Amino acid sequence: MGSSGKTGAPPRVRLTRDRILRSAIAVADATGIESLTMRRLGEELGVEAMSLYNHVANKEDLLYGMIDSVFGEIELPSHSDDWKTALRKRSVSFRAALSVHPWATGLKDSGTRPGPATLKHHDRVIGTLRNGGFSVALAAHAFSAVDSYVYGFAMQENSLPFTTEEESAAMAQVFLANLPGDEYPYLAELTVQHVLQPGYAYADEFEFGLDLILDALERRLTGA
Amino acid sequence: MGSSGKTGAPPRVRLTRDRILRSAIAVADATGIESLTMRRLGEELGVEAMSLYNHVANKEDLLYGMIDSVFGEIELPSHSDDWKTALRKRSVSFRAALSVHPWATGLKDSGTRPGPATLKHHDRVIGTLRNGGFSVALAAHAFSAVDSYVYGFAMQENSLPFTTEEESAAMAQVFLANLPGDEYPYLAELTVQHVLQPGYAYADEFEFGLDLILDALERRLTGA
DNA sequence: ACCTGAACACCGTTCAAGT
DNA sequence: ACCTGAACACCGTTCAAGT
Repeated sequence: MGSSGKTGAPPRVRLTRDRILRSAIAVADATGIESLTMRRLGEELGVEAMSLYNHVANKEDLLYGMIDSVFGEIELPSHSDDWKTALRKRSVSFRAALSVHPWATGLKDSGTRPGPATLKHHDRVIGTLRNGGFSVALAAHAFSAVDSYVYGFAMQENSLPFTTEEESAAMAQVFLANLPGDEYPYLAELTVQHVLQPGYAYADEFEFGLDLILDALERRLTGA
Repeated sequence: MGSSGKTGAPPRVRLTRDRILRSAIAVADATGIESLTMRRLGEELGVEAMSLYNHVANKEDLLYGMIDSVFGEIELPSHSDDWKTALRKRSVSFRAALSVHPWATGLKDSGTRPGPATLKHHDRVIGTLRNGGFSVALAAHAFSAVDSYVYGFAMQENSLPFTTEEESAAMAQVFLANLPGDEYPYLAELTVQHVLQPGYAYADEFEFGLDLILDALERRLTGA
């Protein structure tokens, strides 16, 4: 339904802001945000770079749109779960989104110009806390604490130069070999006894910290 | 002591990696990382951009050096404090450093090629935990949790488009005025009842989350 | 050994011109 | 209304040439 038109014409698809955003995200995911240039994006869409400016104010605007789109992918806290379960699920989903779109972590623009998906996301998170019995102030504290953690974890995870367990082990071996062990004894110990253990993956550290914070928030809430 | 030399010669100071790093940090602090170009940095040092390459492999290498320099500014955990006090102090200092050098937060290179100051910092943090009674695994969990939080908080803080309380209030007013309040009721509530209250500063949220995490770690440690 | 000038292959963006 | 070609003012970096 509803595509192309006149016979014989090349199957030129109409350029839209949405198509541009989708394409930009695909490029950034696949080859990194630093390789996302207006010329490259135009190429990807079969169009000159300058045409993009008919749908996007400038590159900054493009990046804002991409970030808001990532927020749209995050699972909203469910109304049927209690606050802790709901917040846990959306935090896991949040981190997963930042893991698929690593470039979204470093872009500091998130706060300055939140898009509709970002606003909806934030509203739902705060609402979940308020309905869970959090005061306005405690909800603000909790929101800040949890999201700082998720953001920071994703950033640290994305800054690691490996993804698979094998790569991780290989890198840790190299790291250890180049490390003056007598100068950094605790770092060496942790690398050998923790990082180099079979089955280690930095990603697994995520849930420890998340549950640490959620449990602590519950204690603050119930005033134990 | 020890400067210039031959009379009549212009007071050309010798270019060194250290002088380059210091100058680069000053530029990035003052006008943002995006305005730090090799040409601009050369200008700052009274030298052509190409001369920099005699002391720095490339721009990436420059950024690595800058980040390691920031780590060097962070107060190391003190040996005479208990683990909690020591870690608290260095975390406050860590955040302060990231606040003075906002560009250091977004640079994902920190993990990939840690410099000597970064390694020393990490070693001392892990050592503090180990000597405080943390197992290797728990030390790793704690390290990840605390630093993710500090990083993420700094990132959120840096992404805010204001710094002073007045600016903050003004921005919040504008934000609120443009916000469809019936669509985002909880966000509106939090803005009015929390953010717009006199004396509010986002930076004050830092210690709530930090103490939340430190307290929770203590509970995990003593097995309560 | 260190610094420079010119050049290369890129950027984001503007603007007049096309359809 | 949308797309384009040429141009502008930038980038990081290489390389041969200077001292």
